[in-house]
Amino acid sequence: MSELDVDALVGTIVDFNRFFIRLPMREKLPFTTLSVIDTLASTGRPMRLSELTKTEQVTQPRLTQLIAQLERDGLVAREPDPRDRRATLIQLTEEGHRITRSRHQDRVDRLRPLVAQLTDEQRKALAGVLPALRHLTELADEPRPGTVDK
Amino acid sequence: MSELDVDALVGTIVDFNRFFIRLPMREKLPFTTLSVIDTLASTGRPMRLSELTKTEQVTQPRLTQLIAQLERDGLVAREPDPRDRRATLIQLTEEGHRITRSRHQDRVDRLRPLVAQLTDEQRKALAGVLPALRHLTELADEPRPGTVDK
DNA sequence: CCCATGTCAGTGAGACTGAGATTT
DNA sequence: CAAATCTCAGTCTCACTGACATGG
Repeated sequence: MSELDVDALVGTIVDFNRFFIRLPMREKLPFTTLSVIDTLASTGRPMRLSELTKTEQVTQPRLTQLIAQLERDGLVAREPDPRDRRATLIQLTEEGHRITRSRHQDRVDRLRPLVAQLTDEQRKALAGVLPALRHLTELADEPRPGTVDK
Repeated sequence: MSELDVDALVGTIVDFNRFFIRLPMREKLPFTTLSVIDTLASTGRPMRLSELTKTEQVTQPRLTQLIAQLERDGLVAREPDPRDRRATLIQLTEEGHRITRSRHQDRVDRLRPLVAQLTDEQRKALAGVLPALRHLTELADEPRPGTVDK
């Protein structure tokens, strides 16, 4: 794997993200809030509070009040888990989904004119890298075998 | 530019970033603090507080106390601007640079084993996309002509 | 005198730790 | 009874708005 300089890759991605992260200007919400919404949107299914605790880098009590807030604002809905009455299941409402879509669209709208200024070759390179990025994301999500955590 | 689906590009990058952003576990500091350090590191020159206000998405008073804190912790140094005695110039100390390097290295160390599991073709695609990403970053940094802000 | 640069004071929102309630 | 799931109370830090000092 001598053909890829991971060091340069990380540097380039970090620089790129400095602006990419700040792209969406609509639907401005605190970082953690957005992260929770994003997680719920990306799994696409109802999740327990405790499950969210693993991905969101926040304590359980904080998540409790965060979710309470989101519920008050109508972005998520909660219902007791029928299988385990200790737990509650949390899922995005239509309004929650709308925010996700709106932010996505905002990114697309702002990125498109920049992409238009690239060379054909560079656009082709971007199109060609998507499978690699998806694969990396998969690899990161499933903890690699041989690592028993906890 | 029919060969690139910007919609898919954004979606893939967002998913990828969900894990990439959380990669570094060492040197855990609040988001804004890291952003300031990152900005100082990436420009590489002393900057005014007011200059930082433009990139960091935080108010001026907040930056004042943030910088005061960073100075107290020895991550940045401040000296009066000789050309304008209202302003102070802020730059990273050696310790500040060390944190930047440490976080970078942490990302590299965690990404490398994942990259090793990709196919040769995918690694080649990653290597080949770097120029495009750098170009995009440049385009975003220099506000496009025709846009007069303020 | 006006504008730019930065700080101070007071308040509200974000996040944590430690303890408690309830169900498994 | 022990462990898991969630909530409550108190505290600390993060961040904002509005007013202020000072130099260009």
